[in-house]
Amino acid sequence: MATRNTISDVAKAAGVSIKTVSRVLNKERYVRQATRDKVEAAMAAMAFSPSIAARSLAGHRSHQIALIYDNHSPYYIHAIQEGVWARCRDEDVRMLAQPADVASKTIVAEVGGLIDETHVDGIILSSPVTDCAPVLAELERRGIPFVRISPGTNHALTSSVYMDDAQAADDMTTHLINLGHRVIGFVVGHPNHMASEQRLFGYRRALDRAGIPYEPGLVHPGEFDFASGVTAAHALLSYPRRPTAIFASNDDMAAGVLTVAHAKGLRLPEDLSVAGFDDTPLAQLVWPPLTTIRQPTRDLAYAAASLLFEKVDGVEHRRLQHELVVRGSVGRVI
Amino acid sequence: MATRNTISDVAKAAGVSIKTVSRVLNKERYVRQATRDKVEAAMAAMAFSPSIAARSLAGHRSHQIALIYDNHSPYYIHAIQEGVWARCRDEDVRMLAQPADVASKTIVAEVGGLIDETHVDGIILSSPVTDCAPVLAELERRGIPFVRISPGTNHALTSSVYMDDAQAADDMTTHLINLGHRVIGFVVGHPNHMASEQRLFGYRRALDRAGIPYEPGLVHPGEFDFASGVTAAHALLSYPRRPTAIFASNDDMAAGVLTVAHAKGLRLPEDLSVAGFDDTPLAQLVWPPLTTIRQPTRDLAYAAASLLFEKVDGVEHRRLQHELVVRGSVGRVI
DNA sequence: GCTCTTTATGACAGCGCTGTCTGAAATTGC
DNA sequence: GCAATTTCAGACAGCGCTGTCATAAAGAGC
Repeated sequence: MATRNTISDVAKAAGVSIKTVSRVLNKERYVRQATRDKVEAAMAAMAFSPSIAARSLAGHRSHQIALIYDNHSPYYIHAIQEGVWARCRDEDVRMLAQPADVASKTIVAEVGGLIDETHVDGIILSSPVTDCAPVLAELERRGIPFVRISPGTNHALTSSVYMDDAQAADDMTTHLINLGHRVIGFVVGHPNHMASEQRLFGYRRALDRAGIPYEPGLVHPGEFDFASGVTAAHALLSYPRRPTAIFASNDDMAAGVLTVAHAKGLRLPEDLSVAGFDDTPLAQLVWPPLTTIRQPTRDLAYAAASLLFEKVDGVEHRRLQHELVVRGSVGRVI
Repeated sequence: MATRNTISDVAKAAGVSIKTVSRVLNKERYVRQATRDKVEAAMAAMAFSPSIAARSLAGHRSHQIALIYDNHSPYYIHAIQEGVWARCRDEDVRMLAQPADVASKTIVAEVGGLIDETHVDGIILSSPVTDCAPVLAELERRGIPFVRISPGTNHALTSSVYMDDAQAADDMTTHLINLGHRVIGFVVGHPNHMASEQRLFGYRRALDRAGIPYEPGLVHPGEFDFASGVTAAHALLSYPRRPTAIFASNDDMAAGVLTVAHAKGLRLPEDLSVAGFDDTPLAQLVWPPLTTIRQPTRDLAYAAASLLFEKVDGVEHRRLQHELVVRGSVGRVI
């Protein structure tokens, strides 16, 4: 195993000092183009990659950021990782994907440990860590820049990216109403996620606007997973005023509703319309494919990383657009 | 922003030298228990976490490993990340999750860059990177320890964990045969993955043993994704000798088959049995829930990390057991 | 009691970079 | 044409640890 190449090797090969190599590496000023080219050629020739360890130690940047999440939807996490990753790639920064558990008492220590160990330059928080007050406090105490993806709470001091969950749920509910539905069941999301409330709020707002009275019996709690969709569907479908449509706060729960409907021998969407939320790949893997809200998850993550890198002094809250995706699971009331 | 705590702060607080703190940190010998306790108390009191950067630079360990994958199934990646992560946690080692593209010409440079930049102590490869010869060659050239998860090719020099894909496919095919199926369609997996061949091989072996002639028209290529399942289902269901069962090499493709069957108005499993492979969460999110092969993905990943840490001089190939999971998508031939 | 090992701790260099400072060369102003 | 400025490049310290070596104290053997 050959010893690693260092900037002094590059410097020797290019006939310059190590500091000049460092300047090229960090795209600093005051390097003539010819010198820069020479150095870059030397680096390419020996396939040189600078040690992050040495850079973090010597400088005030580590060229690494962390993405912290605690979300049990693989599709969601995958999209988030993908988006942050793509932006990091552009910036030549490494992304550390870090699962966490908001319910754990040690989460603050873990986040602190992560920062101390890795020297990350910034952090991206995904829901529900976005609303974990102790973590936010710790990050602020340390003065480390961070951006939140789809936070539920407002927070004037740091940037965030988000979509309008309430408006999206309103759009979907309105869509159902426009198709003639008047008895619309709703499956709420996980209580840890602020988006759950927002979506419920949008559902109620659309009902209100249409003059349809809100009926608590048509609203059932859920936890964003398939099983809770199943439970909710059983409850809602045996409710005296049986809904003609069920709007689940995410696709996994909608899939659960679908399964119960199939098991009960209901024809879809003739006997029951089912709407989802998120437009994860799952939406197109079930039958009938889900009418749902496309949440721009990957783009949210990409934008979050952009905000972190732009690191404008000002705080920015960037809203991305959702989209109503019409597929086969929702039909007109007969 | 307070400056970070260092081992000299800990040393000062505990009244020992920095080297002794280092010894405690690395669980080295030759530290009296009383001294060790004192140092650990001091570390806990100031919430000290050692800098990975400094440790990597000074020592010959970085306390980090990388997981390299190029797999487009979020469920699979999620399970793999989870398993490796869990093992790393036990070991106080960080996991760097690194997507890659086996089709890219720069993959070797990227892996090399990863190693040079991060100083990772070892690498875990997931399929299909496991069978990317240039990457394997580069890793060997550098002498960096690595373990492969479900490799398709044998490789005497490095450890791996795997399941018996052929036997699993054989088991499923036999299960179908036992239920009376004689015309069994098969959807092959992505050609990049060696497991695809193995599964096809198992299908053929079971057919052979049962004395059912192999019929190429019943075998359709796929790519491990939903869309290719749809395509394959259309082809197979319009084949003159229409299959009574379709065995797809993974759950995503099986979901595609299910969708086509629903669209054609077939009753499941009365008119058509559908079998999947992997037992991803998706298997239970579709209707009817898939009879499939449980692949112990998370455990494979966990075991891979274990092998890496045990780093016995000898090479070990650890096989984990699959399991036939019977659900509703497969029925007896009527 | 003396050497010989084993155990326990510390001093110090140095890993591969970046930040600061210093100085030389190139460019400008008048 | 000469000082004043701007541009470019190098010397060197030091980031926070670990490895090596030196040294001291405690036990073992005769």
